[in-house]
Amino acid sequence: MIFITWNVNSITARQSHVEQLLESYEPDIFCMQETKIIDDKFPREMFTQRGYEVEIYGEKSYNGVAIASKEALSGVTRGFKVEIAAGSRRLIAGEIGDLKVLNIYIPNGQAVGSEKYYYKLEWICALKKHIEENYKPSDQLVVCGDFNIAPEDIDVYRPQEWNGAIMASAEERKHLNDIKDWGFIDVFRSHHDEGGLYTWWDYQRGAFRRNAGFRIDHVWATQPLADKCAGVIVAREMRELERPSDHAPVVAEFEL
DNA sequence: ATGGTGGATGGTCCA
Repeated sequence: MIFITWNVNSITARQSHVEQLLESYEPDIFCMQETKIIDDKFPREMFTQRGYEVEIYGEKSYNGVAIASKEALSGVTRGFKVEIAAGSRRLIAGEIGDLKVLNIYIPNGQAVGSEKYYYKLEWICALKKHIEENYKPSDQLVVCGDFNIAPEDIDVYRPQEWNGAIMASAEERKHLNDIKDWGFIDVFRSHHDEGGLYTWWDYQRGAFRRNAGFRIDHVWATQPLADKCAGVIVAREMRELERPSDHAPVVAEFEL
C-alpha cells in the first residue's frame, strides 16, 4: 500500500504536478495540505477521472486539507469535535478497513513568541486531546501532514544558525513530542538515520539549490502499523519541477 | 540589516 502526504501549496496551482505524482507513484492514499480552495471549487475530476475517491475540507485562500484514496474512506471527520478559536480547516480523517488516517496541517506559527506561535501550541494541544479521545495506540493509525516542526536538530539545515527559531524551538518540539509519546513512530526516521534529508525548502535565497531545508512533513504510525512499514522516501524530484510547491511529498510503503 | 519568492487576491495576508 503506497501512502503519500504532500503540502501542495494550492491544489489549483499544482494540478499538473499532482497528476504527475499520481502517475509516478500510483498511491493508494494521498493526503494533501494547503489546498487553498473552497470545497465547491476543488478540482475533484482530477481524482475521480483516475479512479480515486476524494474527501475535502477547504476554505478560501488559506489552509485546506484533502484525502484522495482508491478505496472510499468511511467515517470521515473534519476538524476537531470542538473547534478552537480561529478554527481553520486543517484536519480531515477517515478509515479504510482497519487502517485509520489522520491528515493534519499544523499552523506555521510565524515566529517564536508571536500570537500565531501561541495559536500553534494551542492547536497541537487540541490535536493531542483529539487523538486521546478518538484513537488507541493499538489501532493501525497513521497521522501525517505538514507538522511545521522539525523534531530534532538533525532535521534542520545548520541548526546552530537556526537556534531555536520557528519550526525548531524547544517548546513546540516538546508539544509535538508529547503526542509522539502517546504511541507513534516517525517511520521516515526509523528508516533513515542520516541528516540532510528534508521535505521543505524556502522559495527564497536558492534554498533548494543549497539544500537549506527542514524536515517538517511527517508520517507517524502507531506500533502495529509501523511494524508493516517497508520504507519511506522524500520525492525530491517534485521540488525540482517548474513552479514547484515549496514542499516535497513524503512517500511511505506499508505491507498490509 | 535588508530583502530575497510564491500563492490567492485584487489590499495585503500568509508562509
